[in-house]
Amino acid sequence: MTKLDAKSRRPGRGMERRTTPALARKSLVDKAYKIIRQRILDNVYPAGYRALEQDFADQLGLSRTPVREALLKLQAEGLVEVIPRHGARVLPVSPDDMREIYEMLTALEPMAAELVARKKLGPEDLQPLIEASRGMTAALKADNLDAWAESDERYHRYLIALAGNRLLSDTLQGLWDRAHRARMVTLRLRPKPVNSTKEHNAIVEAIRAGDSKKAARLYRAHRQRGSRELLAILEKTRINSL
Amino acid sequence: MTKLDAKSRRPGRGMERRTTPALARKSLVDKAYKIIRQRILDNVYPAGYRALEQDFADQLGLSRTPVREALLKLQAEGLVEVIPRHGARVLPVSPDDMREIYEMLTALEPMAAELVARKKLGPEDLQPLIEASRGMTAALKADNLDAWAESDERYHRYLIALAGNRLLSDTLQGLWDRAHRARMVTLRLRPKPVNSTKEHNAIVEAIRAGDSKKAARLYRAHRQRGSRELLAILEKTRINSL
DNA sequence: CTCGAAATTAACGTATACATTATCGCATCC
DNA sequence: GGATGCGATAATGTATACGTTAATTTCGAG
Repeated sequence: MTKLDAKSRRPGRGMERRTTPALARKSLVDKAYKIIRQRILDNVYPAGYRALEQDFADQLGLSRTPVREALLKLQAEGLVEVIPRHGARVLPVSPDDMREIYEMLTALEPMAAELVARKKLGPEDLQPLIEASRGMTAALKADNLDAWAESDERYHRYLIALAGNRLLSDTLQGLWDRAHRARMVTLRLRPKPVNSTKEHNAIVEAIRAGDSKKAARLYRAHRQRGSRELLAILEKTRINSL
Repeated sequence: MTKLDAKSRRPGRGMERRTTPALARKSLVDKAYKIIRQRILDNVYPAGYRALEQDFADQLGLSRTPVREALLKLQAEGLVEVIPRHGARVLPVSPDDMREIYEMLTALEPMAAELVARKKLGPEDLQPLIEASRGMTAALKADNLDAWAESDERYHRYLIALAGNRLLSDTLQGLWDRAHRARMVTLRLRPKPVNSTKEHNAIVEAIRAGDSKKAARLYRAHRQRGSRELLAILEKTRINSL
């Protein structure tokens, strides 16, 4: 008989970025995927940027095949749109898209917080979360918005990783990626994230106390407030695509 | 060199297709995708089924290229796993996978119900939902489990379509697909879905009344009960892969 | 007979070739 | 002047070719 491979789970989508950024490339598809994705997130390819498969291939020094597969993957993640005979286009994020994304986040992140709280983790597991939280407070005090955003992302990534649900955390990471540019832009268009920082602290506290209902409730309120704020800014500034 | 052009809408010609028309598609990738996906859902390719890219290509009378792309898409959706040099394998759904999926559903479906209720839709929009609900009641009375499951699926598809959030409904549909086989198997291993049917009715009622909080609460309770039941059955019957 | 290294095989990842088809320029027609 | 149909062009979708490398088999040593 054969070995019924019991635990041969391969990473689905999303979690591969944890390793060394540029070195651990084993497939050209992956190389193309990572580079293009990073360029989108860094706004090197801004929203609306459009290029043909061949153009991307030339830029990366590859043939069309791996580039094409990478673009399809990015399309599945909602970062680009492949339009036959018009190339691939970096998808702008409209206010309506942001609404949809934030509705998803409003449902999923409280669930993540709830699951983490329910696990009654010890301080050693919660340490990174606490540190990220402190990082936000420190960055706020130092008036360093970029550092604040960085800590915010770190906080978020730790939290969803602790939920013990790979599907959930991959989904959430994808949503964050899509909203990344919008967050960066609005970061300086809104009041200093004092409330946000406080709320993060309160959520960590609820998690540490193992109060899953409270953690979920706080997170939901947090996300809803953030959502309202963001959408209001997009509305006010008449930004209709990011 | 490509430019960032702003001209993506063309007057006069065919309109944008946001959705994939059911059948009139001529891409071989799409053909491969649909056929393979359907065979997985119908258990023609049961969990664990494994075949090489070339095998699928031969079965469908295509070359490897479109088949490969289709398999990658199915992998992104979590239906198959592509293992280099071992072909693509229909992913079994473990109890742990079901837990992850149901945790997602528990977060997302109440949100969908809440959004629908908030829209205060008129009877004409809610009609399909009401009919699906009646279909469940009727099927239950006729002791026809397959018809019941069909109405159940219809109910959910309508509900998520009404939420006005494409991202949410696509995500939910993907989750339902992944859990499809497990639902079919456990359908006959559990008590008749009397409670489930009642709960669906109550949810429609809350939606009709425009009580979004209640709709969300009822749905969450509904999903949690269903989840507990399903997982208990998987545990009890020692089913560890579907 | 068992183990392990080298040779062999085969599947994949990538590149390239080819056929199809939408698009765009351009000449024509009103 | 503006619309319209036609053909050249270009980009894609698909097929095929090819090199790499993991899996498997072979074969010899202990």
